[in-house]
Amino acid sequence: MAARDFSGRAILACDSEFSVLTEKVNAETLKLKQARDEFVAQWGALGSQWGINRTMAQIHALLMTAPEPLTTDEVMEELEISRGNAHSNLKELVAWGLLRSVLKKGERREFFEAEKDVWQIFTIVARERKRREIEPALAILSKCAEVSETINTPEGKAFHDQMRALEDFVGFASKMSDRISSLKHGFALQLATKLLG
Amino acid sequence: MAARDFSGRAILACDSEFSVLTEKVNAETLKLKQARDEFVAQWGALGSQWGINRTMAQIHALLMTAPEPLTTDEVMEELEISRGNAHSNLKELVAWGLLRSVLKKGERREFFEAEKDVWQIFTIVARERKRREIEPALAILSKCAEVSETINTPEGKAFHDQMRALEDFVGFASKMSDRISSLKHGFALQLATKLLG
DNA sequence: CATGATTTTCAGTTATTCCTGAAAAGCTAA
DNA sequence: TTAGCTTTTCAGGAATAACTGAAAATCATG
Repeated sequence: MAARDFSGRAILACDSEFSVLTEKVNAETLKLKQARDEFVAQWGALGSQWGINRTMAQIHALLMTAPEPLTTDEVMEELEISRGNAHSNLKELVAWGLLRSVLKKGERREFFEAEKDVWQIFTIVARERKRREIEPALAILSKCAEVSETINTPEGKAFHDQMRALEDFVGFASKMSDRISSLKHGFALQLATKLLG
Repeated sequence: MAARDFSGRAILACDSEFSVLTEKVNAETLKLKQARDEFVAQWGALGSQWGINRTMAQIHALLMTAPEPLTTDEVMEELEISRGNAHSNLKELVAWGLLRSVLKKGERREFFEAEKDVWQIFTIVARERKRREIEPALAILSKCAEVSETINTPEGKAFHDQMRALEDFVGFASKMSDRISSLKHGFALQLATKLLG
């Protein structure tokens, strides 16, 4: 009886302490889960403004804040999306360079992990935007500037000048983008701070 | 007779020269029209990539290369779009600050003219993108960083650190955007060239 | 005020983009 | 080779964004 009492009390005490700890950890885990879900949802909504689709932004947010690489099925479950959707957006993110595919030994499934370094993320997004926004614009402007080179009416000259001005500016922006991206994070920050601080 | 012959020949010669000139001017005018149409069409297609709609980009392109301000009806006719479409996109462009509405005396209709200075266009677009892309992101990141401040699990700390890192970077980008936009064109270019040339 | 010119609104349609779910293809290990 | 697991594809459906056309509102002028 005494033993049982002792044992019982000891166990109870232990349970109790354990329980307090567990509750605390659970409360924090819950809080984290909520914060993370909020981040994923909001980041997804933002994606629309950025011209990338909601799911892609959500997956990126999810993996950027995941302690471990995730499988396609885990992403599907977490975001409640279809396999096809998860698959195509994961591949797209890998194509951008924002995710890497990871293979674990003894595992047949593919895992995905996100690039988490902000400067890396920035340079990747800058590169992609340059490719999709700046370069096509430059091509159009160059062509229009060229074909209007020889037009001698005042309107023609004005048009040509406008095209050249835009071409020069966009070309300049393109070069700047490259140069900045090629810097190391620390150096870029230092440079910018010195310049504009 | 001689007089008539002379007169006739003179007139003919004059007609002929005039005709040659006219043809040349017409040919150039046509070439310009084609170049401009190409620009408008291509710029519109690019608009999609930029997250602004096709029509808005086309109207902007049209007015950026227009020698004179245009009315809503002229825009409708040139782009073959409906009144409602022309109207809402013109207003949107005015709201951005990329177009100004102009009133001509003796005219009841509203005319629109585009901002043509490339540096002005850049700062306007930068300001708008900051408002629509950077500021909402910053709000989300700040909130997520704050609510995760007190979570003591390793995962919680990692999440918090990631949020802070993103917040710092985006906040920094926001400041940079402001500073650069506030520079005069010439100075910005000079600065950039010195830095990275 | 009445008239005609112009701008604004918006319900309904069309176009575009995104997502689902299931089937097909690809892989690996027995 | 086959059985079972995983990835990939894609036709069709759902959601969103953009556009039209016409009616309503606004405004200047006689």
